[in-house]
Amino acid sequence: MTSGRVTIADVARRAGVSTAAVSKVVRGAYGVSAEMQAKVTQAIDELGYRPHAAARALRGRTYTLGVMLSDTRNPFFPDIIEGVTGRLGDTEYQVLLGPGGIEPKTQARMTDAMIDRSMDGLILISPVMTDAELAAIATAIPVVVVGRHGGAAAYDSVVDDDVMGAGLVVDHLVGLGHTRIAHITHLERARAQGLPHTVRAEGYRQAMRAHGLADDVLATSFTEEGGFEGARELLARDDRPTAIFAGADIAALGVLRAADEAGLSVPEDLSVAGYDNIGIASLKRISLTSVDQDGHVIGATAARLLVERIEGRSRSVTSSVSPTLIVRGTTGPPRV
Amino acid sequence: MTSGRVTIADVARRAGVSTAAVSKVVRGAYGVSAEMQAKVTQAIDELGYRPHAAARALRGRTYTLGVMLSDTRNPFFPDIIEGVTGRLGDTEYQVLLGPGGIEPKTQARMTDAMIDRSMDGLILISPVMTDAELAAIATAIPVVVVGRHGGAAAYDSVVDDDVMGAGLVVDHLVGLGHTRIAHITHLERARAQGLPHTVRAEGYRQAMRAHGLADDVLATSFTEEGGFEGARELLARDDRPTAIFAGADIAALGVLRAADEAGLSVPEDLSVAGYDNIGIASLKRISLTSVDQDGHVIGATAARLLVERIEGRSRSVTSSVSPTLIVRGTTGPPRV
DNA sequence: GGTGTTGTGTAGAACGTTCTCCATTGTTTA
DNA sequence: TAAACAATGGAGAACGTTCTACACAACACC
Repeated sequence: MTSGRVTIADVARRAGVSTAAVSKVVRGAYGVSAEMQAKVTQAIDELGYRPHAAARALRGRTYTLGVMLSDTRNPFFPDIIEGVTGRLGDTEYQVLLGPGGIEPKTQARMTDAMIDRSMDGLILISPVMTDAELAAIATAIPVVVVGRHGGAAAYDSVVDDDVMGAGLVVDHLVGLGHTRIAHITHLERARAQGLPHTVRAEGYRQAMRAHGLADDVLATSFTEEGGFEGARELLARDDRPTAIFAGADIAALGVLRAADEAGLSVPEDLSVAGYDNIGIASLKRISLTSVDQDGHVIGATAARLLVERIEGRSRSVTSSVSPTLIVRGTTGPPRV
Repeated sequence: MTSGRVTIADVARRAGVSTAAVSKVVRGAYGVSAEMQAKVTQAIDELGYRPHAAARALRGRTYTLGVMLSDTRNPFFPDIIEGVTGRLGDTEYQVLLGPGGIEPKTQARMTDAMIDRSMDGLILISPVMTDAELAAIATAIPVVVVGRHGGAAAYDSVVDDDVMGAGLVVDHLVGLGHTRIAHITHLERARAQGLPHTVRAEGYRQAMRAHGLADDVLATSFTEEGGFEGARELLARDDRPTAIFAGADIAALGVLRAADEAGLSVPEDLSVAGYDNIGIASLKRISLTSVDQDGHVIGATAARLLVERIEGRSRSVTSSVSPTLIVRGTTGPPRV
């Protein structure tokens, strides 16, 4: 009525009760009669009262969960975020995203900022930090880490089973009759452990070994250009591979271009598979065979674990989400 | 030293001064001697003190700016966000993103949540709300709206000049010798005003008229399928167009597929242009001519306007960012 | 020596909640 | 009938800042 925001005191005055009583009603706490409940609820509606989050934060909960994004361009962030918000949609938690950038320093700044704003918990997506830094954050606030293999005791982890995903691709290609299957991976630069591309490469090696085949890993980068260069090198060899498994779809697109330029038809002369199942992989003009990590499930799982931890669980949990292979037009039997 | 977080009182005790003095130093306020400055700074460093944002919020500023995202999948969000964070990188403002979803209701819930968390200002990206709702939000908090044409007095606006962008495409195609140029737009459903696709279609009509050509607008949807269906219909006509300008790249990809299936080669039989310059448009296999709206500039401008408004400007500003045409392989002279 | 003026520091009241007692009822139980 | 107990509402102290007053010194001026 007067000037700015309507506070709990305004509601209390309107309903003719104490602020403490209003607080109880708002929080659904014990010790409120039905009559009181009704009076207060009505006053709240009439005044359009909304609790001030900062004031709450000063006492305890803030009902805000932070999600730190390392690389906003990462194509399956939207899925993960949908999974998180979907899971939390009917609770009173709100999700805010923090663009952390790809630098360890900016990511640290962002997590600090989120802690300063007294969020109740944090989901870190593919954070680029040392294990020690992660552990330090996790002592200050409940944390769930997504996309880093080899979790620690201080926080929960949700990972895509990249070993399995790579295995699915190799099994598929071997099943089609391929024996010379090459893998393009990302050149390791950061010191961080357990990054997905490393694990995918390892999964590829394991699967090839299991089939009694020789592995062939080339490290360029997960870009269209990286895929292109890698494929050009592989295709120039005498015993060129009949199938190339790129560790990321974006690189697989480069492989497809290299095949085009080399005059090889896909999948007759060369089978190509990627990883991540990005949106355009399903476009009919591309139709790329790829591994889909269910972002919704990953996000929803992370949200569930985080809430559990906020509400008291202290034992650390690691959840592994199984990927699925989406077979499309870029893989087929090798020409004999 | 004791248990939890280190507060301003801890610092004051350590430095042997009052909390008010520490507060002054932290805020860089007037009335601090060099000696005091040094003492306090040292104490802060020793204790690793960080101001508690919620406590600050209770008094005034929170140094947090919110960006409400309508559709996380929108391909140029990353650019806009980079623009915003880049501009704000050396200030003490922090940016948090709120996934608002595509429903008016969820977007309203998110903006409310951001206001509850007493953010200093809001950037709304392509919000789907009525003008009245927008105006209501803008009275509660400084607001900059991105991507809605026809701004209001209560808030600032940043828009891509979609009329100009559509004009660039038409001029380019006419310059190549095309006269039968069709446009695929998005079927209007929401009641919101001034959405980009409407303005692009209008810009297309204006430009065609300026060249003395008849316009030809088909409304499907901004999806790959929408572009495909639209193109199929257009290409089935007797006097089929020699060029199709899709209002969004994703639809242009569908147009390309339709051309493929119709056995038409691009750009000889059909020129295709899109809008947004999404990442894959530049892939050599696609090489789509498209209109680039500089997301960095849009984001940076929005951030600048918001800070200005927070710091006192009350006059409303609308900033129009000029797009550029990126000519690639899908447009060329028509076959005569 | 009074009266300003300036520069520096502090006391203490907000800000809007939550939450731990405590007071007041009304109801059982001995 | 007294004593114990349960159910409900309220007082008031936090929570960690900011910021308006004000105090106190040192110094300049008349």
